[in-house]
Amino acid sequence: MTLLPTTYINQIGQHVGATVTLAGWVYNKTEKGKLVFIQLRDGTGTIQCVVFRKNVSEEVFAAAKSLTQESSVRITGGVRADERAPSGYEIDVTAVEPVHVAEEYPITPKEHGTEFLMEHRHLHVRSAKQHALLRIRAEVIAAAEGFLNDNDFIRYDTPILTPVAAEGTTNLFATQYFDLGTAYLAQTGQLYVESGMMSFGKVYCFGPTFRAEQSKTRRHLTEFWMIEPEMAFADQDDNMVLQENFVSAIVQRVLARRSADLATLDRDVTALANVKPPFPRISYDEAVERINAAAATGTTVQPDDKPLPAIMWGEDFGSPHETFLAAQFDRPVFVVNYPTAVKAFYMQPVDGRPEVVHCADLLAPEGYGEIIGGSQRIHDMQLLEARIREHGLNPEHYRWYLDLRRYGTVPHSGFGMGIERCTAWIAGTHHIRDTIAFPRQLYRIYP
RNA sequence: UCCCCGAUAGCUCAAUGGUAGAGCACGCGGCUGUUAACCGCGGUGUUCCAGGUUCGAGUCCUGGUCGGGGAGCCA
Repeated sequence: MTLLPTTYINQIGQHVGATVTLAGWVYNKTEKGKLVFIQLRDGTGTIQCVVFRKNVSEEVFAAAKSLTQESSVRITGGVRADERAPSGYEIDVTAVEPVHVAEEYPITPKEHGTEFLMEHRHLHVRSAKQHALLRIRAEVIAAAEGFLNDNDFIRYDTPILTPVAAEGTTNLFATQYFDLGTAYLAQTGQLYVESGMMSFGKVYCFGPTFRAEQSKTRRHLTEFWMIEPEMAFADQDDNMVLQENFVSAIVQRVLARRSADLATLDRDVTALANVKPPFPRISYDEAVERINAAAATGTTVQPDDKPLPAIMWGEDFGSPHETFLAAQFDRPVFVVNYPTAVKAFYMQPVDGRPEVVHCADLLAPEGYGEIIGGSQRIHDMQLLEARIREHGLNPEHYRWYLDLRRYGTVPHSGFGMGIERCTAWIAGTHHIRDTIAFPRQLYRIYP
């Protein structure tokens, strides 16, 4: 006994002339007199199933007619190639076994608003474009982990419940942890992953991270997934070489394996084909000069063509600045050596220029913003402890972190890549919320 | 937190301060090639909530709720 189908829709081309049993859901149905057309979806694809009244019993024909949108069903029939079918193949149905005739389905093939779709997100994920996006997301993750595993990185997972704010910058979600006081949901695994780096040399963590910022933009989620490699005996140049190889490998694997999904999304893949090492590198100093030169001539920035604001050296970039900078290159661009004052406490200062640190943000093209932030970490214990104090942080909270510098410290570097931003860029989707099954946003926690 | 915008049928949206509407979805009927099918027939509402102005409010005013877009922050 088995309930499994004899094949899946994405394999249907190998079964032309044979009889198969498929199991799936009714994506759409239309009746035309003595014909019923069923678009059947099984998760791997969609195929047209044709029920001819004359070829089946009255019971089978009635069963076919009874199916509503998203009803679950097992369908048996012969596979044939037919130019009139959307996928080129169709099933000449001989048997229909409804598993469940669905109630009236709220999401129709017509247009819907964002709020309605987000309220029905648990059903929305069945739709073709969401399906393609989530499959690309899965491929991005598989490619990222595959690249790191192939390069001898060990997955080293870090805690989500943490006793203090790791970087002491953003707002965190707090929860009560038994009798031990307040715990916080991790905003990054970086500090912990550094301990694994000292153990294994090359490690990465991958998991959800949480930011309690009241961000309301198409680039932000309060819960998002980040992959954070960390490498011993590596300076910031080594770090950037790793990043450009990493990102290029992800993009090229998605292009190779998910072209059908990219086509479903109408993604222009010509821009992605350029994503190969090396990526351009510009310094923060040069970026400021470029921004101010452009701002002086009244340059405007997509998407709303507002004027590019000028910037003072020492200020962090705003979103329009990043969009402007990224638009000048045909692949992601590193902006390196930001002012020390605007970056986290653990970043290694540049020799002879203590006002800037060894770090880089990787800006994706087409307005998708920063997809990677990375740096060389301070490996000297005295300097690190001084920085912790300068930032108003309690060194006692970082005792274990300082220990890493006490016992065999080495120069090391690492970065974090946001899975959703990377996926949004590669898939070319407007809003980051579509790249995760259940987006958590300022005004959304359901479903 | 700040700025802008919105809320009317299950959905997407109309409606000079004067009878609450359409398309889709859904139901029934028709059609042997539909691709968001088409044709005919069918019913539908706390106009987000609470006040106010007015002979009369979906429409104007005040406050609130919920949501969307952006800023800042960042992945």
